[in-house]
Amino acid sequence: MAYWLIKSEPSAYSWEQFKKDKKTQWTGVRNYAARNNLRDMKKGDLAFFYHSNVGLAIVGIAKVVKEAYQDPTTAEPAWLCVDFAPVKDLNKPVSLVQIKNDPILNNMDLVRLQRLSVGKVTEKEFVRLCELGEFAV
DNA sequence: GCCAACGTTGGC
DNA sequence: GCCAACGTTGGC
Repeated sequence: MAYWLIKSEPSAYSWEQFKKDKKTQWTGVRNYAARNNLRDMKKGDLAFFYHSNVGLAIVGIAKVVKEAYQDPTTAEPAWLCVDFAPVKDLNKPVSLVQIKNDPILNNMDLVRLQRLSVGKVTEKEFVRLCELGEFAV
C-alpha cells in the first residue's frame, strides 16, 4: 500500500464536485515526474486531495480504483491517467501552513516540489496527516 | 497581481 | 549537450 497526494484548484475540480461524481478520471497531467507517480499507483492506494490556490489545505482522501491507462484527453502515448473514488472527508482540513510548521510534514513533496501536481506521501507523513486531520482509515 | 520556482523549448 | 528564454504553476 502506497500513499499519494493529488492537487486540484477548486475552481477547476473541487472535492465537493468529486464527491458528487463518486468517481473521476484524473486526466491532464503533463509533467513527467507526476506521470511517473500516476504510473506507480496500485488499485487500493490512498491519495490525499489537496486544494491549491484557493483553500490551501488537504480536505479529503481518495482511493485508486483503476490503475494507470492512456489519458483519453490526448493522443500522445506518453501521458497516463488513473481513476479515483472519494473515500471520506478529513474531520479537520490540514492546511499548508500546518504542514510547513510540522517537523514531520515539512519535507513532503507538496512543500519541496511546489509545482508537482501528483506527489508521494510516506507512511510517516500519512500517519501524521491522519492525526492532524482527525481521521482514521 | 506579483513573483519565485522550475520544467520545457530551441538556438548554437 | 549546454544554457538562455520563456511559459506555467501556485503561494503570498
